[in-house]
Amino acid sequence: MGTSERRTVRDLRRGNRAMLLRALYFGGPASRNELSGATGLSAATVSTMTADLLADNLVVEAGQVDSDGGRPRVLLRVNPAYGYAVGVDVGETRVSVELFDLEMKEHARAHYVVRSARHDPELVARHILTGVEAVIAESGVPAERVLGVGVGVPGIVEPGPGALVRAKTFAWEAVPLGTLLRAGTSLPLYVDNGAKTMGQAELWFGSGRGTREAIIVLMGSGIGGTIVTGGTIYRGAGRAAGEVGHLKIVAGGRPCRCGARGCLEAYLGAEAILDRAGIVADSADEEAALAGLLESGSPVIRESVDLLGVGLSSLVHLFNPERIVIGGWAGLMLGGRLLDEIRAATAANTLAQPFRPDSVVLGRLGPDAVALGAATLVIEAFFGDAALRDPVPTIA
Amino acid sequence: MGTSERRTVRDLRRGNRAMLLRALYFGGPASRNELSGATGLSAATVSTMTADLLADNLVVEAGQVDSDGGRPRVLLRVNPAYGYAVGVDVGETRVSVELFDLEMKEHARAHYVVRSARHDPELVARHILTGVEAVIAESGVPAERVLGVGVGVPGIVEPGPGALVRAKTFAWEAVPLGTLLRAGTSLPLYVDNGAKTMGQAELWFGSGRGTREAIIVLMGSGIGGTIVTGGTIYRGAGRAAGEVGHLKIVAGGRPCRCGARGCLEAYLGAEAILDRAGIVADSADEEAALAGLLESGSPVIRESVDLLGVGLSSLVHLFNPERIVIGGWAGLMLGGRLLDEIRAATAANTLAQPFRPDSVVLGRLGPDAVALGAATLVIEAFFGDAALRDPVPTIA
DNA sequence: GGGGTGATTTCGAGGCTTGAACTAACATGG
DNA sequence: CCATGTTAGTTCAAGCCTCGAAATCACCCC
Repeated sequence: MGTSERRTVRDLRRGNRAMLLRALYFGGPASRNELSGATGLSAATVSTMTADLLADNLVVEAGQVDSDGGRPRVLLRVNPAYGYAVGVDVGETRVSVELFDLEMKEHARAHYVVRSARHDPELVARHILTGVEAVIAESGVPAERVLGVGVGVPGIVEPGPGALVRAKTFAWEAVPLGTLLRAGTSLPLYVDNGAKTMGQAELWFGSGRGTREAIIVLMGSGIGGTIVTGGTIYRGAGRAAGEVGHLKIVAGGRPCRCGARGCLEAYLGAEAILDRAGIVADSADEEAALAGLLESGSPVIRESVDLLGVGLSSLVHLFNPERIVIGGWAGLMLGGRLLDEIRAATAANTLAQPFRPDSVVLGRLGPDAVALGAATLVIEAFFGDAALRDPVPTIA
Repeated sequence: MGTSERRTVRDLRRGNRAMLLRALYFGGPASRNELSGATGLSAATVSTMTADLLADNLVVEAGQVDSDGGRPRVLLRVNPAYGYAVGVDVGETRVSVELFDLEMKEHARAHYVVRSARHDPELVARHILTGVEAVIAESGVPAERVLGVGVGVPGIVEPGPGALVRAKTFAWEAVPLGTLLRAGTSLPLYVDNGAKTMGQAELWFGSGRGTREAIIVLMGSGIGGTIVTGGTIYRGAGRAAGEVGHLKIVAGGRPCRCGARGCLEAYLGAEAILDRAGIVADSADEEAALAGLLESGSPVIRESVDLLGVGLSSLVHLFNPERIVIGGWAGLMLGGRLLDEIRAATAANTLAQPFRPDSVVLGRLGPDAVALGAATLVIEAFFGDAALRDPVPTIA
């Protein structure tokens, strides 16, 4: 069974190098000394390793800080210009393409409107490919410094290089988005569910920061989620884990667009909430409609909070997370006013033991975080593998 | 932050040694050659490492096998007599203590009846301690060959050396079982939820064997569960993950003994099923009563299958497991006759994509597997740490 | 300018895995 | 019965890696 990692002494270095790089990336600027403490590596090893990283231009100095009495500490940080990542959000109404540096500063963006009736896969792929070229050109970043393209899509993405996408909302049955894109670019590609990319954005830079066991629930028109175990997204056996929207909360309840009944999404997606209140709104007006409903003090809202509590309670009992982040525009709208009520509703359904109400928090990133999160997929892979040697000739 | 594993070159060897040992343990007898293939280690490394393991008496030869033409392969296997593990099942009516060798052959057992009204923690601890001594004495195993004691208890076990146990069924609020036991033995102790120990037994030796992402649902009088991610039990932030019994399936539904409403356990624990059918049975008769109900073709059974399908569907969407194992006496009774119906009910609530009906299977181990599984906790730890150097002087 | 004090670097030691070359242990075929 | 072929397992030098200890650095303070 147990084929794990780290076989040879060289893999050891690769792993330690990646660990150091991550410590530096997430732990802000830090001195060699602090890195030694943070990683558990000896000062000697940190020293030689950072020398390598500096020589590779992957890390740069970032000033220094007095250390009462002794030699000042030299701060190091990941070189944000070492590489760039493109993040793509394939949304219901448009395809957004954005280019970020390693520190997630945005350098360029492009949008392409998609008539929501017609999500022709080839058209979407063309938009993405055009967008990638456009943002690279606009930003003026050298093409060989682009580390890859991350794409967030609705629905489930199957494992494998074809990246088969199944998205009910687009009527995509098995669209080989990976293959379509591969035909037009040689950049590394990372396709994943948009709720997961957004979840990773919250995990890295938002309200999930610093946790290793967390759940991010994204409530928009529908409901998606991200489950974080051991600090990384849990994807299950076929990359389809984390479908929080289809957690059942009422056996035999309201029909869901997935075909089943009683799903969380069938009650608490913005569309479902409005429907339950007897409000008809097309997708452009959903936001205003939901805001109005909130304002009106409708009993549907009270009920929604209770139902959300039921769903979150299930998640708490199954995952015993350190934190639950509620995001997505509808989630933020609901939680913005009713966070305490949501916490209480969750607690009411949960054994006191594993649950602390204040572990439920609101997301901090806006809806644009899908593209941001998609770009983090690129960086995650970069830290994992490419950390050993730089994949492209270093520009001094 | 990225403090992972394997820092020094010695940890590398420790890890590889553990990997090899696990490959040998789970991959049956194997030649050095096969081990090289299975672990990815070079033949040279396997050779020196197995020499060590043989010298430590942790591994023994197990015959040889012709290899058409060449030198015959010498089979190796873990020495079952290298060490022994004690597994304890703290059940509702009795405390069972069993002693196993590394291959999980039982060498001795002892039982202590507990009047179910009175689960005095000190009494339980005394039974356990007496039992440990008794099985060691009875088996004639040298005391220094006993690697530790695993204990499976109902309820939630908090992290930490105190091993605080909260078990509603025993009215244990915060019983420091670890501390109580520590006072009476110096053996390594591993206390965990009984459903989890049983789950690990199914994972290692039962229907979960070979999977890395699995869910084991245990239906007895109540309902427990084990969630397996990456080949090991997922415990969450506070060791309380996997409480499948308190997954909600009916918002605002039947009250559960946990205080909440609509829990899976409030519908599908044997007690709940009988209650829903209007049958009153004390715990000794539950088994017969449920069998009778099954026989009678009661609509409650049909409904139970549907509800189980709803619950399993939630699990599929959240975890996307490779396999779902249904165990526990009630689960086996129900599933024994109605497995196909359970599969169909699950499929009815689940997107076709991530779910294959035949991934739902029945457990293969009886109810005694709690103690067996508790013993595997000891062995798991042994493979992880103690694998580097033998903790006790080797007996040649 | 000298001493004090942490931060970093240098360097030899001890370990690890590996490929390549070797040895062992059988089957076969003449 | 011996030469040959074939596969399994072992030995060994090479190349890396991390670490502790001993410098070396780069400041502050007096």
